[in-house]
Formats: sequence, structure tokens, C-alpha cells
Amino acid sequence: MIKITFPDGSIREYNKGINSLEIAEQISPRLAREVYSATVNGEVWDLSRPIDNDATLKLNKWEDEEGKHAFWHSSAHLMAEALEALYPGMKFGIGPAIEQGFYYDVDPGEAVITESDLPAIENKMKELASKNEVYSRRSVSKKEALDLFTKKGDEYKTELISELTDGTITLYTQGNFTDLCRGPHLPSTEPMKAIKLISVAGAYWRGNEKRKMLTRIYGITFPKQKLLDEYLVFLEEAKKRDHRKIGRELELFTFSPKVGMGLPLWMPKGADIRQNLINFLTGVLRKRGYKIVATPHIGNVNLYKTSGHFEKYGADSFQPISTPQEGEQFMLKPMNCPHHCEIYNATPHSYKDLPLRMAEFGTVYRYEQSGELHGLTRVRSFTQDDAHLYCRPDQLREEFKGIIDLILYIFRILNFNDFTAQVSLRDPNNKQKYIGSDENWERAEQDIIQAAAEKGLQTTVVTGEAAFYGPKLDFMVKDAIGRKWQLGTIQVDYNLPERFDLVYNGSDNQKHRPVMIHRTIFGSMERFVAVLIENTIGKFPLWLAPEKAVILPISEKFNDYALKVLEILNNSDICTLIDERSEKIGKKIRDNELKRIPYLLIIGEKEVENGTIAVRKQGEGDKGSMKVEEFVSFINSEINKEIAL
RNA sequence: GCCGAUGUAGCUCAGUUGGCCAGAGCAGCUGAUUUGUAAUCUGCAGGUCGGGGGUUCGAAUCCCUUCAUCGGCUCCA
Repeated sequence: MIKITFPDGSIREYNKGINSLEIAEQISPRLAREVYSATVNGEVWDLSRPIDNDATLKLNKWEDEEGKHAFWHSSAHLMAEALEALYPGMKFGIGPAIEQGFYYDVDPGEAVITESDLPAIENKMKELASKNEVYSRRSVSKKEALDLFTKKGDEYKTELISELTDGTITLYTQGNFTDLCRGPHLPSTEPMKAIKLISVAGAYWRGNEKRKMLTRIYGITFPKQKLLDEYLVFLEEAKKRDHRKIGRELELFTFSPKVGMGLPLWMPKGADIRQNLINFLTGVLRKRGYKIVATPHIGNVNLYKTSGHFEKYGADSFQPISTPQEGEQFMLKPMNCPHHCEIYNATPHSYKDLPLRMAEFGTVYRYEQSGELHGLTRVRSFTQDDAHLYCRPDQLREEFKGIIDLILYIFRILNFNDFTAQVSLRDPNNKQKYIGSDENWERAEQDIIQAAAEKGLQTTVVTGEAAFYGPKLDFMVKDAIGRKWQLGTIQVDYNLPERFDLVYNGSDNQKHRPVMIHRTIFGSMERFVAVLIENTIGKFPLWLAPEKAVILPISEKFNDYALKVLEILNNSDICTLIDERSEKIGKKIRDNELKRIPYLLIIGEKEVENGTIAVRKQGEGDKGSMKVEEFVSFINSEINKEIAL
């Protein structure tokens, strides 16, 4: 007998060699139907794998990540089986489960798979799934595995196997398809009731652009058709939140091929939102001891040679601008830090002056690859809410924590609750990608980890994601369809202070090297507004809205009074419009509701008589009448509530 | 940059296998209407069918090329 400990702490005894599915069946047949994988002693297992010793056991259902993961991973194998049946000789790369579904990278040889082929593959999957094929696990020797896939001619699998250690290799088979796989998988294809292939895309083998591009097929499966239908509705809804669509509808920004791709043009309303953000943040920064600076959009190429950016990115940047002067070259600035360093160098500094917090809403230009451009989230010209903090080494951690505070404060005001924080460290196996001494890297990485820990920030640590000059802490927010975008970032840099020979006088009257922190909160105005649009579906908080209210006279008879109200509101700094068209009130309400103007002010006979306005809140409806002065103070108090935290 | 898809009026879309001067709704402009909480009616205007080249008696439709966009990959100071 063996003892099995469940998550609630209860312990039951079973015969040695029992498997998780049998345990689930003994608890309840219904549970057995809903469970997809088991976590045994902290390791995710197949349900059918026998348990031979005392263990802790968690049964994973659809609601558990481990359950979904096994479900989708098994689905990837099912898709591979279908592909092999439809395209004999197809070679297979890898086919993992992902956050939303799964994919498989395949090499179809001469054949080309396009989206029009997906329904046929989908149908084949359904056909195979309905056979209730069993997934069986088998441990094999490295030689056996190599022989099998060499015989099959699958060079991607043999490459993978050659890197594995003998004795750890397992194969999974369902139906006619056998794959190299660590597992775990469902007991059978039976639960896969709803199957949808989403898209095809190219993907480099092993993520290396020097290697062959395989065809990646994305799909998703569910245990119930209803869940799939709901997912498809979610995708449709998400499309409506796309900032590119809303940006066009609300006339916030545009692009022009004549201006150039990836170069956003802010239209009046979008520019208002952007400016409101800038004004607000500027006020907050001044209170926190930041100094605002301004620097040019170009810099001599030597500036970037000094900073090291030219060597690293020069070839992939907008190329230098020449002048009539022989040999003189300028670059569009790709970042503000070198300029800021020269501001630092313009005056002598004492240890008493530090930290120096230098901020600029600085527009920068980066030659992003054409295929990378994406609405406002990835552009070639953008304005960073940039700042550089120069401090003594002993001040670093406190400054770092202060920035974490500031970012959390701004995110709170904007209701960005769903963010993740990522600590990005260098890849210790690939040190030539980075500049700076080991010692400084160690110190900087420790400072970040410590500061985040002291602020109680939940972080994930990723190696190999650091900037080339230092480690960083990034704040990521998701867009409408779940793509993650980096907004705020805090980066420690011991490197630029050396390259620019930044110094301060210490209490010992010796020259010392300051530490530098790069940081943004919004990341860039462009990306931030994009994410804000997708989070709010274009219904911006009142303080950010470009227009706060629109006056809707019921007929032209009331235009005189309406114009008077308009003047009062605009004079009170409440940006207000008037809709003077000779349309019915219902039509005016509809049109202005769709423009997401926060308040609709309806004026008819009653309002003229009483000297009031009828207030309707966008998305909510009639709020009753009030005097114009009351409305002014109401709006101001609403705005104060939004930005007071 | 790479793989695949898409490109018809400001927006959303029709345009059968190549064949009458390329259509609709919304938006815009006219005129009528003067309206009480999500669409009043009339008329008009608007397109070198992304650009260029080709096949054909004839191309929005077929082929080539180029640009842009979309979904991914790579990249992201």
C-alpha cells in the first residue's frame, strides 16, 4: 500500500502502482471525466502513469493551468497526426501548448500550407479525435530514438534527440503518430470535443533567423463546443478594442504612406490626450524632485560612438545625416541618455547635490524592421517619458524603490491593475553580448532584485533579456488579445557614467563615479496611449478625455441659450462642443454617444426656462438637470477624484 | 528582414467562371423638417478597383513586379 496526500491535506491509502485516473474514478466518476493531468510530488504526470511510492497528488482539471496544458499539448500531437495523414512525409519541429492553445512547427517540404487548408486539417483532427485514440508513453534509449526518427527522415527530431541525455527520452504514441515528447498527455483524444485552427505563420527553426523557416500552425481546442464559441466571441470582441480601429474611429491618430511607415501622426484629439498625460506626469515629477530638460532631435555621430550605441546599433539605425561640411555626421537620436549625460557634465557636481533626477519627454527615432511595426505600439518615431537619475552608489537602492513607487502610483491612477513585473538579467553564457565589468553587473543585478523584494513587488526573473549595458525591471501590460507590451522600465547602468567620464566630488574631496538609472513610466506616449485605448475601449477617464461634454439643443430655437452655456463651460476650462445640426435629439444622442464624449448636455424649453442643463452621462443615461455652475463644480470634483490618490 | 494572407469611395463591405458607363449602407454636402434621451425624409457629390508592367478584342477579376497593411517569426538601445 502507498499513502497519497491530497491538496487539502487528507491522506488515503491505495495499492502500489495505481494511477491518478483510477484514484480520480474512486473519488467520483465525474471527476475522472474532468481531470486531464496529475501533479505528483510537484511534477506534472500523465493520469495513466503508475504511482509506486507515497506521494502528494493534485488532480488537474480544465480550470488548472496544468490541466489545460496537457489538453492543448495533446491537441498539438493530434494536429500532427492529422498533418501526417494529409501530407505524407511532412517533418515535425516542436509543438507545445501556449497560453491560449497550442502550435506545431512543421516543414511541409514542397507543399505550402495556407489558412484555406486549415478546415481540412481541422476535420481530419475531429475524425481522429472521435476514434478515442489512446496516448501511450514509452521510455526509449537514445539510440532507439535516433534510429526511429532517422528512419523516418525527420532531421528536426534527430537534432533534438542528439542534445538529450540517454535515459531521459520518452516517446508518446497515439493512433499512427509517434512523437518525441516529455509529456504529459491526456489518457486519450476523447475529451477533445471542439477544435479550431486559428492561423498559420512562419517561424524560424529554434528561433534562429539563420536557420530554416518552418510553418507554424496555431490552434485551440476545448472540451465543450460552448467554450470554443465563447472563445471565438472573445476574439471578435477583442478586435473591437483594437487601438488601431478605435484610433481611426475617434480620430486620435493616423499614419500616412507619404510621411512614412511607422511614423505616427497625432490628430487633435489624440494630441490632447497625449498632452494631458504629459502635463499630469510633469506635475508629479516636479513634486518628486525631477528637473525637466530638453535636448535636440539629432546628435553628432561621435556622441553615440562615445556611448557605445553606434557600435551596437549603428548599422541597423537610420543612417547618419551628412552636412555640407566634409566628414561631419549627425544621427537622429535613438535615445536621450547621451544628451543627458552631457548636461550632467556641463556643471560640476558635489555628493551633496545627488541624486540628480533629469527628465525629458524626448522624441526618439529607431529604425525598426518593417515587419515589426504595429499600430502605435511599435513605431519608428516615439516620445519617451524618459528620465535619468544620477546618484551615489549608496543611494541606488532607495532611488530604485522610489521609481517603483512612482510607477505603481501612476498605474493605479490609470487603473492598470493587470500588469506583470519582469526582472531582466544578462545571459551568463553569452557575456560578449553585453558591455561592462562582471563586478558591476553583479552589483546592478543584486540591487534590482533587492529593491523589488523590499517593495514587495511580485516579479518574474528572465535571463538573457537585459539591455546590453545593464539589467532592468520592466512593467508589462497586455493588449486586447493578450499580447504583452513593455511600458515602464527601470534600468541600472554603471557603463555610461564611465564612457562619459561622469564624476562628482565626494566628502573626501576625491572624484567619484555616479551610478545612472534609466527609467520610463509610460514607456512611450505612443505605446501607452495604445494600451490605454485597448483598456478603456476609447472611454477615457474624464481628466484625459479631449472633450468633456457636448451640448445638444433639442431644436434650433434653443441655440442662443446653448451658445451661452457653451461659452461658460469653455471659459471654465471644460472643453465643450455643441451639436447644432437640425437633427432629432435621438440622433444627436446616438452620434455623440458613439464619439465617447463623457457628458451630453441636453437643452430644450424646460432648461431655458429654468436656467439649467439636462445631464446625460455617456454609457449610463440621463442624470437629471442641474445649473451650469453646479455642472462646472461637479466636473471639477470628478476630475479631482480621478487624479487624487 | 523572413513566412503566409489581404488591398474596391473617408469608414464597413457587394461585385458570379474576365464582358453593358464599378454598386450599397454609414459619414459628407443640398433642401425640407424644429424635433425631449441611441438612427426623420429628399437630392447631390464622391473611386486612375494600392502603384507599375504584362496576357487578352476586352482586366477590379488572370500573370509578374512593387508598395502598404494584417497574423506570426526574428529584433526591440
